[in-house]
Amino acid sequence: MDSNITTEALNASHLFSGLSDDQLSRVRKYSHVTELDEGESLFCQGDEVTCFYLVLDGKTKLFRVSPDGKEKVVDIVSKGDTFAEALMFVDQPYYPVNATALTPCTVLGINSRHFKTMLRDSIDTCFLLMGRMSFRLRGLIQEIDTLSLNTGTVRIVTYLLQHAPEDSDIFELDIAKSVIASRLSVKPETFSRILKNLHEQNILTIN
Amino acid sequence: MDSNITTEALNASHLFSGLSDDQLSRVRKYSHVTELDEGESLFCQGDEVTCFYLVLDGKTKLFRVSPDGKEKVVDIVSKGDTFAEALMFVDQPYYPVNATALTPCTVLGINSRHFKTMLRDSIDTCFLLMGRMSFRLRGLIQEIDTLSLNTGTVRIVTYLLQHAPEDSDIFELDIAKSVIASRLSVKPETFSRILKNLHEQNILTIN
DNA sequence: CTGAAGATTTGACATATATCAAGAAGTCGC
DNA sequence: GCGACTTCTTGATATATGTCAAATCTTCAG
Repeated sequence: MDSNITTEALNASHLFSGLSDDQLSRVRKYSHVTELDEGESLFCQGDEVTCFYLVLDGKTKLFRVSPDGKEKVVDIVSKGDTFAEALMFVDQPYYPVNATALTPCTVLGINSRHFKTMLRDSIDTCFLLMGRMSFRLRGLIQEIDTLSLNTGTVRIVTYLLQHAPEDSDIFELDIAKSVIASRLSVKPETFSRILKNLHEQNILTIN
Repeated sequence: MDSNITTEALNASHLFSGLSDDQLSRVRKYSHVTELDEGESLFCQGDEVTCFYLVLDGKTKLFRVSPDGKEKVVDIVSKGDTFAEALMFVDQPYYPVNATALTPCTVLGINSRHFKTMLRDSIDTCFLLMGRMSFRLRGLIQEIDTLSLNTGTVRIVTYLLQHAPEDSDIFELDIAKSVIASRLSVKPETFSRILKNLHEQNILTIN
């Protein structure tokens, strides 16, 4: 059962599409499924890296905590996303973020060391992985310039548009507002007020 | 002459250290040296990607321009740095930033397509490249959280400390202040004021 | 259904930083 | 060394966003 789910998920994930059956079974061998309750932590900032992860179900937030306790959500990952895979190539492998489940969550942890060894035999997967990292790099650059050149309002509108289903401008908030606020680097109060403004200017409707 | 400089630079750069002599000469074959005057542009945001670059001498700024003309310096690269190498793996390869020389500048442009082809025969170089991307990813995450969790003052102090020579707290500003300000996402006026504050509190001295 | 705990909203206020405008200082060609 | 040009600094003011506190609105266990 478990193994079927894993196989299916691996097949569905772009990153593993270049692997042979043999390699896939090696991946399965060195991976394990973890179930997380809502609010449960998967790893913490500073923990030694052992695995990278593929989300099988649910949502998890990746966030940093500053020395004075402030929290900043860096990303929200959901079904089909992989994360922490870039850390395989870092010399001092410590997770740079915390990972905590936002909903009950199932993740597949794939042993970094074994996967890295296996990568040596799959240049195609290397290329896929580099594609992924490259994509993330571009996203982060985009984010930095959004943070420095745009106001909170623009960030929020952009986020809503990006997360609305195709051809629709209805967006269902399935994540706590405070989490989205942090993701967009605004305080919950400000997030609330901006939404109110947009509503008052008839730019959006709230249910 | 030119060829010697190139060879030397390639050897010095970590990224190319895993290549065989044969591969190195292939890299040389598909690369070319470009000289830039101060203020001259190497490529623009939106240009089609043909090359990635190794800085042989001088400093170049990488920056984004927002629709309303505001400029944000994303990075300042100097001798020994490579940039735009991650774009090799993007499907729609357009430079996401502008590159303009801050000083007279010599760069080596390496043809992305050819290099990518060559990468298929050098898993070691793939690993080095992944290491580099991974490092950059971590840097960008760090930057995002600095932007959202810290004040301008903290960013400036951090920058100064990071750029001071080892074991010394003297920092020579060899770049226009306005450029550093943009790099740190503060306005030049604010940069000036923060420096003044730090000085008045005897935290730093200005020559 | 009720009440307690948490999340969100609202209000009043503080603060960092941007903006606009003007002055000072440094740089460079001649 | 002098004007012209750029860059940097300073001042006055505006604005977005943060902070703190209280008031609502949810959610959900019992």
